[in-house]
Amino acid sequence: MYQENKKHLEARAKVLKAMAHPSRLFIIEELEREERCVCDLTELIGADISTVSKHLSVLKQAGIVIDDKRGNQVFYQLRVPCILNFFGCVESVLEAQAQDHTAFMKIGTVSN
Amino acid sequence: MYQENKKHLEARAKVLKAMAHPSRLFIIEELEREERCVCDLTELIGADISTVSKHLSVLKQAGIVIDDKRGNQVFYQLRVPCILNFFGCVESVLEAQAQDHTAFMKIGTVSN
DNA sequence: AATCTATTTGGCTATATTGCCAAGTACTGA
DNA sequence: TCAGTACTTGGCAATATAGCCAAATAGATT
Repeated sequence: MYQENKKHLEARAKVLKAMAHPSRLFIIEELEREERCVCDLTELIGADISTVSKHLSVLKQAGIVIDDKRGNQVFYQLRVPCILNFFGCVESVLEAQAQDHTAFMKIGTVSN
Repeated sequence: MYQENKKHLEARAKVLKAMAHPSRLFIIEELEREERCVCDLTELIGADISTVSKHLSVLKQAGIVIDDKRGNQVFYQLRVPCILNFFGCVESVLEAQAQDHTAFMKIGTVSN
């Protein structure tokens, strides 16, 4: 049941893991808009350029972005167009959490 | 640009990170079908029950599942219905990778 | 109460991730 | 060729994750 799908589950997990970092999510959102060079992303994120470069490398390894060297600069773009739609469900989870949190606070208010 | 969204990006990343493990993806798929107790999932996955319990705890912390204790057992179910649709895009990434791999092998064949 | 089953938690080790700095590579332009 | 810019890679320390075993908790059964 699990062992049979394991390879596929691992492949999926690898993609999700690559996305599971705030800076990398930011990069994905930014690239959804338009391609960007490393220096642009570095400026936007405000970390060391080596850090951003490594994040991009993670995304590239996972097949989420592709790079294109043009002169001095390396431009990254999304490899699949759907990534952003993808977040609808993540948002649902967050909204459900927010509702619970609100409910929790109300209970807290009532019980005091 | 990044700092303003940081909290939200972190929240999203947390959800993705919770999903980014083969056993946890398996659990999510299984719960999409029907609710399951820890012992069922443990049997299906074939790891120590403490390991599975901790995976479930990660999913619960992330707001992806909820638990319901009935008698001796704890039943877990998905908290939001959309999780599985969610994987369409992950699949696209994997397919794109597969295509590249095929292309690479063809190039290899031609060049030899 | 004693025991059994189901689950969680603590503790441990091995391994992976993150982010910085420093050093290396690659292209550009004087 | 030399210097400057853009980027990547190596190396390191801090931190997080994974999975097992052992121990603790909680409900069920006798």
